[in-house]
Amino acid sequence: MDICYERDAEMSVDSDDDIDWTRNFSDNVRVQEGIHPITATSSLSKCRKTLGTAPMKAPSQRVILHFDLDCFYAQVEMIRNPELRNMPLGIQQKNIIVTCNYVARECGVTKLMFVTTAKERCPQLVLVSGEDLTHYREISYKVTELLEGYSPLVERLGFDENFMDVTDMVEAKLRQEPVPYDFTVNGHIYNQQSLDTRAETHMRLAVGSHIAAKVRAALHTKLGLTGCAGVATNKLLAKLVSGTFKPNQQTTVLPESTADLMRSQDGLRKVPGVGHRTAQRLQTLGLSSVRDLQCFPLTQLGKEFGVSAAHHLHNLSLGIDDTPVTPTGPPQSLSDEDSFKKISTETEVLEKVEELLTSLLDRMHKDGRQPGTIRLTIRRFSATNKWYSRESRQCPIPSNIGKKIISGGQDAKAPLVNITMKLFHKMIDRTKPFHLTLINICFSNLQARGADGKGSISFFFAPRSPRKPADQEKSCLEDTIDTSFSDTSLRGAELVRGIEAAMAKDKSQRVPSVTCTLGPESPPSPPPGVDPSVFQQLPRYIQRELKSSTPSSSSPSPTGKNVHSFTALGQADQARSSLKHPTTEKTLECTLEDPPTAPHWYIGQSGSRHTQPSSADDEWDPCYPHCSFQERAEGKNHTDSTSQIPPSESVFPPNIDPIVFSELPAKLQRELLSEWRQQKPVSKIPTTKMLRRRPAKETKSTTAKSPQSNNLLKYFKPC
DNA sequence: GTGGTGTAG
DNA sequence: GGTTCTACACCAC
Repeated sequence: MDICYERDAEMSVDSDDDIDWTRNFSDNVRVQEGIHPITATSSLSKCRKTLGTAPMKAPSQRVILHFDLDCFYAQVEMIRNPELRNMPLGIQQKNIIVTCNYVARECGVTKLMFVTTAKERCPQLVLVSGEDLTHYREISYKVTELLEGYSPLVERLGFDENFMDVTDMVEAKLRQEPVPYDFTVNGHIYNQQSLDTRAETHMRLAVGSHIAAKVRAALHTKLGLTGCAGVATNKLLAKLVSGTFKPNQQTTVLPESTADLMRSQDGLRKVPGVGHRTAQRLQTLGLSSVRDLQCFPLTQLGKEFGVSAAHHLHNLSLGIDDTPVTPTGPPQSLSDEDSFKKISTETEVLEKVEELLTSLLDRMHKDGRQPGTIRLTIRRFSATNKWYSRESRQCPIPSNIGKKIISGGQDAKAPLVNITMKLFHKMIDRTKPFHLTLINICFSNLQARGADGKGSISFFFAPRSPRKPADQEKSCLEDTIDTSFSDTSLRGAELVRGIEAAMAKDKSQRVPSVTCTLGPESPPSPPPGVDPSVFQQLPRYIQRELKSSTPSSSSPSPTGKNVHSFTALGQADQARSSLKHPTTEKTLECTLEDPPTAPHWYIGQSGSRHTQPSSADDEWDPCYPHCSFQERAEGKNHTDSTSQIPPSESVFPPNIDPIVFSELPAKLQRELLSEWRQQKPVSKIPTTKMLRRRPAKETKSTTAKSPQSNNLLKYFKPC
């Protein structure tokens, strides 16, 4: 048996069924490991002492979790073939072991070890090829989606790590039980530091640790995966602390241990954000440890890196990280690559390009979005200076080819091979010898589109959207340009993104209120006319939304009893709340608990729906500032709202309000559904794609809040 | 938008 | 000499 699972049995992870948030936390702990009772300490004085000369910062009130799956690729392979659990297993890509299970690690195999070395150390090592990432990618997104069932603020970091901001969940819990008479941290506390009852941050982190345990338990029961978690007040600390105890354990770092955690890092390279290059540059300044960097004069650091980067680095060394957890959404690019010893003929390049495009087109078709750009990257080996260099060339994909890509099949392959080879010739002079060691093809600028062109949502808006000159869409291959398609319409996905960006902006200006349900809850039954199998696959809060949106369901809460509402509205929200729609006002509910018998607590945004847009909302979409959605919609077509989409067809992304959706014209509903279906199974929150490109300051303000308000109609308004 | 670079797992 | 296969951010242009 894999050691991951053996350790799992020892851990104090609460199962899905045995956390009762209405009782004190110690009742939920079954194993003593890592459970620290309250002791009275002076947190402030200890903090000052621990941090030494480091400038004191007000401790962040955020609660951030970091999840890191144990030897992810190996776990996936062991799930696919359980016999591998007892064997030393290595995942091989070319001549490298990219990861291995813990049985192999006990034999001395490590990550990124050469296969030859690994075989020497562990002759019985079983190797599985991990060059095809399909399965890992699929499971990876399932993990992220599972996490998104708890909080919308989930940020992916590679295939096997996720950040999660659970601040709102923690606050909901503390509103429910403001002063737990007893509380503990689930799992380890970094440095074995004691909890302080008087320190609010301790209390928040303790609650966060129970959420982390809950999520890890769900990962195990639902996906069969184990992993570590870190609990801290920011992403940097959460990530650094999560690996303190491996595998399959979790650690919480309290603010007073920040300096210790940072200084315990084995070199600056261990600090996230300090890569190989930066570490080299720091080394030239004589800085090799975190402590070196902490003590180095900021002005001198600024001379090497510039003021902004110097501040950033200095903050990192102190464990300060204000970056928000930014929901990742679907990938912004899809790429496929292969490395090799040597490719030096055009025929070989052509074969490799065809091979890469074949798999990439398949992925692109499954993704459903249409790529607007193709990029070819090569790694060239220069014999003269014995150095590898990466180069790339990219160009737009003509619309007719793009449409072929999403329509499936391999029709697009030939013209794309043609384009790719043109890009290749931009970099490589075929009259001279060349030596390539890598080829990468990347589709980017991905645009979701309606199921068909004529019925696309762009139908509503085409006459009013700004026209794009045909020559802006020229490709490097003039003969493949599709001039018959004028790309002037507002694409459906852009509409959705625009709406969601506007939602995010609106939400960022709102103070959430919290509703806590204290009693046990049964899983909602599907509303009349809804396919139970489809209904059961929906996230619980969407199930509730669907239930509550049907006329037969009039209960204000899932249970209809034991509901305690906490209205924490700010003035702006109070003002908005007076504008609420009298009959449809609701609180969007997000639950931590999954089992039917468990108690629930919900995080919602009372007052966020059916309100009149504020003046600030009028600037909602930087991409389409000239015209509102309503103007476009009304100007083109307002189909009757009586023929609605049957509920059984309504599979909404988690950030779409079913009630609002139901109020849209049927045609618009179908368009949106078509868009969302095309984006499955990677159903994330496209909102952030736009936000992430903004300056960090804006990003923080627009993404820090929970994207749970989904009133589409309010964004259909005049300019 | 393009191309190079750096960072991450 | 770096090592694989992605994916993303940032910056100069």
